[in-house]
Amino acid sequence: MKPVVVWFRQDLRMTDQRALAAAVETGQPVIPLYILDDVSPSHWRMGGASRWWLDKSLARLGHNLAECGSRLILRRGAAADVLDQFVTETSASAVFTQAAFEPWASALETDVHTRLLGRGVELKRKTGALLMRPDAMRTKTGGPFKVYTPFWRALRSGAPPTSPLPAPTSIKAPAHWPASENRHAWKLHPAKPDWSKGFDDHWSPGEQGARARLDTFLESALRDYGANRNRPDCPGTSKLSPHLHFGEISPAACWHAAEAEGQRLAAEGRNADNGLETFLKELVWREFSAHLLVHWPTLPELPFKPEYANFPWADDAAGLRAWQRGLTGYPIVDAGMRELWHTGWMHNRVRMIVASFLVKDLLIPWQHGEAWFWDTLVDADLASNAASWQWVAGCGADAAPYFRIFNPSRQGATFDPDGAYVRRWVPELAKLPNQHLFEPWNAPSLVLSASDVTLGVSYPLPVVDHAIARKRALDALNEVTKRRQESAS
DNA sequence: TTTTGAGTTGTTCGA
DNA sequence: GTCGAACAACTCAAA
Repeated sequence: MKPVVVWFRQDLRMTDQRALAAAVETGQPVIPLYILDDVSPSHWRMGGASRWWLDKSLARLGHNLAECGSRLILRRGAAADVLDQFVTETSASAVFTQAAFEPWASALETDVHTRLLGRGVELKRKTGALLMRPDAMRTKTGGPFKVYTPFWRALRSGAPPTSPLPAPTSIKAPAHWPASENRHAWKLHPAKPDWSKGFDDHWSPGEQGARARLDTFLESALRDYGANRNRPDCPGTSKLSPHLHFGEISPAACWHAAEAEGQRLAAEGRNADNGLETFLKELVWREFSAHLLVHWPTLPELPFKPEYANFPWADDAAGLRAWQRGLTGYPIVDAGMRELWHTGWMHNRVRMIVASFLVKDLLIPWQHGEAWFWDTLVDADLASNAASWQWVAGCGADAAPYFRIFNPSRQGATFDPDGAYVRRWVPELAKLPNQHLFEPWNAPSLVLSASDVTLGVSYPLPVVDHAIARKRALDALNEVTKRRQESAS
């Protein structure tokens, strides 16, 4: 009997995996395949932190498949070529995959579909990476959404996401297993320097780790999610983003589990509606970003609002470097950038603060921040990353108003009130009292010396004066407004 | 077709 | 110290 291939991509799970389920359902032998594609043109090559995650996640998936009597075959190369050759090699009669929605991924699917069809083999695309097909969401006039809230309302008032499928209990093996490459030979870990050393302490990539994370979050943090998710000093967020990005858990599974926990809490008389709705909204932000990227494929490269095309950005290599290394002299910014470097992740509130600082205080193009996040985040996601950077920069869909410029000192004091977050990631300031922790340059010299801080030596002086930088940014943004008005009239 | 209400995440200033 | 208003106008989505 001819086998079928399951082409795994950003769906590295067994539960609620519709491509795998459909393949098992054929009754034919199933060959699971993952292709590392670093050669196909015009797609964003996976970043360093993501590759670290991928390595662990593939190991876990291979292990889970083995428990069902199956294997994960690894190949490398241009995905369309590899698949073409693989189908011939295995005499497969069909290829199943879960649809992806990045522009390059959709184009690749079309290419693969055409080429396989030439051999009489069908590519069967299943859904499941998102709650809804991003191209299926339409306003009542038939267009794509450009504002989040109507998108959320439309999704929330529609049918709930389909219930998750169980994992298959056994998977029919082929008579002969095709050869697999060795994962270790792919060298997915960063080298020179290996900055992934600390990642192991923070993450458990793979399906089991994802489910454990979800359960822990629902149990301990769902109820107060609305307020606590803004506190980088508390474990108030779900930290599911990398698991979701790699498809180790489906958004539908998260949605249904959260609703079930909400009902359970309500039955105990502990209302969790606020936390639940906020969490579901965050899942839907992920959908909204995918929706934008499907309809505006240049979102990762070009401003959504065209009048920003000639924004007077600064060419500031030294500023960019200080930002990347967490040496800007603004403690909350530096704490965030160092958390990112050490753990491959940054708290969402702090992402906004550091992004606002790069774009508005330093006037550095948002694409530089986007590129750095792409390389260093374990949850790097093309749609979310692009949409979020554009939102902060003011040039995105439903963008932040131009006058919304984060004050890093104020944000630090508000959302890290005890300074625990800053002290953890910027230990050279640990002895500073709270009142000076977010503005060390304003601390009296006696306080500084008593705290073993020498500004410009043990910790940098601020790279810019926020008050001046703020005025500069407002002026530049006013220019954009003026230009738009001129072109409109 | 026109109208209406509304829009994730903030800061500063002055009373 | 606290609080409300101002910071612009624009465009989207739906009635």
